Amino acid sequence: MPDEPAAPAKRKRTRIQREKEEIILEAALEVFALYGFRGSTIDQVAEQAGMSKPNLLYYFPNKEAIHRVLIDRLLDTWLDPLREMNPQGDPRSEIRSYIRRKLEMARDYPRESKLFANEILQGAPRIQEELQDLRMLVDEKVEVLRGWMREGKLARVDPYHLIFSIWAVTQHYADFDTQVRAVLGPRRDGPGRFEDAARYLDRLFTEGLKP
Amino acid sequence: MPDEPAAPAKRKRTRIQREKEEIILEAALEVFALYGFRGSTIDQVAEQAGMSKPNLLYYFPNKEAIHRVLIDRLLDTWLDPLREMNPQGDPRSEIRSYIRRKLEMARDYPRESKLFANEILQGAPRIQEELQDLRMLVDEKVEVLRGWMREGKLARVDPYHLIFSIWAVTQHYADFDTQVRAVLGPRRDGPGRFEDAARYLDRLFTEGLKP
DNA sequence: TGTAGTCTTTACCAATCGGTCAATTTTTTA
DNA sequence: TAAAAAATTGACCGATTGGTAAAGACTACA
Repeated sequence: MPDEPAAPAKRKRTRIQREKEEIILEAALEVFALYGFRGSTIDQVAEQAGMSKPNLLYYFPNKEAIHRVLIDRLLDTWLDPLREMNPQGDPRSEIRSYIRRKLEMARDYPRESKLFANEILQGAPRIQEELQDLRMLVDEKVEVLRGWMREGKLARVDPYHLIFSIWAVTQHYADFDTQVRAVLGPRRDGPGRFEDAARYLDRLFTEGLKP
Repeated sequence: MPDEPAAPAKRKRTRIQREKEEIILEAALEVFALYGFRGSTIDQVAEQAGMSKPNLLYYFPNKEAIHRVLIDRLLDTWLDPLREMNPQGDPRSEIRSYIRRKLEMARDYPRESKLFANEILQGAPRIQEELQDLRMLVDEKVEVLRGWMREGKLARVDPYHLIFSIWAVTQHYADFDTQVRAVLGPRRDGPGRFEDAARYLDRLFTEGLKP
């Protein structure tokens, strides 16, 4: 009796529902990435999605539910590059691949990166739980890094801060994109900046982490 | 005749004006850093400042004026560490000092860092002009770095991305503070994380930038 | 101490916010 | 094709937004 009329979440979804939900999520990603949760309005998302506000609220019960789905999807794929780091591989080559993958994500999914950045900047009020999963994954990979260091295959550095630095330098190109492009200027700016970044970071981490 | 009653900006400021303006700016920094410009409300700032909204608006004409002053002050001091990089000094030691100073700013002025991050994330709509100043300063320092590379005192890497990486790894500890602390966990977290970071980054950049 | 100028507050405004409702239109299905 | 279900809309709600008007309270100084 209670959950029949308003939100078509439990019932089997129709074609239109699937399509419109994707359109809404796509629009919401655009808006939330730019203004954060509090700074964004349902009206903005609705206009971006090309539909009326009540129509949008026919598919999602409220603003937070949209944000929730975006965050969940994001975290699902966001951590894949780290999960893929292979304990059996060559340490510095694994780290190099990790950096490359993270850089590709910054290039291909900048809005997802900004969405995450906005959430963390605001104290991560809606993803406390997910941060615990993240912590467990990092702890696991920190042990891998420590193993490599013990085997003498990697410089003995703080593994946590090693991971932080990789996150920082890669996500920077998505989150601070505006600044990067302003500094590079119209002459130097262009798609090639990601390749330049990859080349530089390769060198920095390969040389910087030699045992 | 026109600017007498509302905003006491042009006249010589009284003691109370100076004091209250500082209280307001301090409160606004707290709020804006957390929610960004659009996500923050005058009421929030007023409550944080311990005064009524109309009282706050007696000192500043509107929300944007407060933000403007904060941004101007911030940028003034934010770039000092880069300005201090001395062309006559030893390259890798100068870079090391630059990283240390930036890390100290992330530790001591995290709200300023977040305020800036919020502004850039949202496409820097209110600081286009200042980004041009930043660009000039970076261009100048890029020439210094290139000189060092030509002298064989520094690895030949892309100087722009070198600077980006330093910004990224240092500001990360202010902007993504929530994530850093969540990952480190209550056991490892503490004031010492900045020293650990400094040690790690020292090593990474010193070794990574050897000619 | 009086008063001019400064400061603060209450009450209020129009616009926008997140969200609901009822009625209508479109699509699916029997 | 007709009825049932799903989708869409305009009108609307109370709360909150940025900001104002005007009157009262406080301060500095003659």
